[in-house]
Amino acid sequence: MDATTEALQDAGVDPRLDRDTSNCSIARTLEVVGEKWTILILREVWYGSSRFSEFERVLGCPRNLLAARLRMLVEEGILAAETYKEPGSRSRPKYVITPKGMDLVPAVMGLLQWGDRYSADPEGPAMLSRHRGCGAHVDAQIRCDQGHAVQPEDIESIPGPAFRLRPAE
Amino acid sequence: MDATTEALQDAGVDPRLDRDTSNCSIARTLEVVGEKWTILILREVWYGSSRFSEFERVLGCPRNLLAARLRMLVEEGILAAETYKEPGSRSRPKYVITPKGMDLVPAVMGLLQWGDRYSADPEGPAMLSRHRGCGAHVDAQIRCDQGHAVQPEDIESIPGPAFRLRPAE
DNA sequence: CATCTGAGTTTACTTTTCTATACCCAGCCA
DNA sequence: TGGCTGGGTATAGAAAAGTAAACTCAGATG
Repeated sequence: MDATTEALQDAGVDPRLDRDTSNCSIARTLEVVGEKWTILILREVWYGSSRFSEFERVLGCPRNLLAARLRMLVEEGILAAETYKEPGSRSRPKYVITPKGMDLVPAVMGLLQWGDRYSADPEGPAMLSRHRGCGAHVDAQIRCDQGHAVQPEDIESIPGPAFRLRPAE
Repeated sequence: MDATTEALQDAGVDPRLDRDTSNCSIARTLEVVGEKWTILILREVWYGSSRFSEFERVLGCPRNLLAARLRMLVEEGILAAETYKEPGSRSRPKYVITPKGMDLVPAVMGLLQWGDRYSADPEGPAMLSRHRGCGAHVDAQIRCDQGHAVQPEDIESIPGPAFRLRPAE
């Protein structure tokens, strides 16, 4: 143990327990997609919906929340608002996913897969995901930059460049 | 288009918009881990906390909510309650992660990684994840059973064995 | 026997989030 | 001109979450 760590411990400060947890990528992601309906809206976008009325019909979620979530997702750059025009109707907005939104796919695949394993119906999942092209089943997995498949228990978490202690009260 | 699909469409029923979305693995997973604090508690378990007082100190979350979430996580089999004994103190409960809880790691790695990419501090993330053993950085990625790395846009979602339409009102 | 500690429970109050329903508005159409 | 449709707002009430402090309980210590 180095001198700094020792001095901290003498002061009752423990890096693990007294770190600044607001400065955490998980917490920040949850601030964006952690509200009710948000991830379910994204799921519907992946499954092919793009219009306000489609989201409302398939999700059955309150209209004001739907409007608020869509507005937030556009502000965050996860969805982009474009316009569409049905013949005989005026132009209306539709919502399409951006690359930033696509980058949420691994996280949502992880949630999907856990539900498939632990709470699917006896006959199996309601939806299947396969690789367009080879047709094989896809899933989220953890790999290291050396290309090894990594078991969850073999992940080591260490303080990174922006590690901070919580400001003392 | 087959005759059944055609008949459904004539009745104004669209499998994509009128499917039973409560029968969805993503929604079911969110019912378990979608409440505030739940994923943050699991994060702390991965980072090495196990005691009530540790969670309270590092999360700063209300004690009644912490107690409720811990109870729920144990009921769901994501954490298991064991006992520990400090010398000179009586036995007290501690919370350890189960294999079912470990299976949430890919989902949480996905959230972590998205936050690292889009909302980390300029100098980098607060925590780094590396492969114990080779030391290389780890991340969540999508692969198919043929071993191909899969881009999000190459995932095809198709109805599975438990696909159901929403019951008509 | 009184006191301390960790792990809660209970109660009371405030704030935020969610739900339900009603209402509004622009443009197309008869 | 009046109704229809898609995409919203507005508002009111219910539920959940957050805050704060008091209380409990069992066993170890003085």
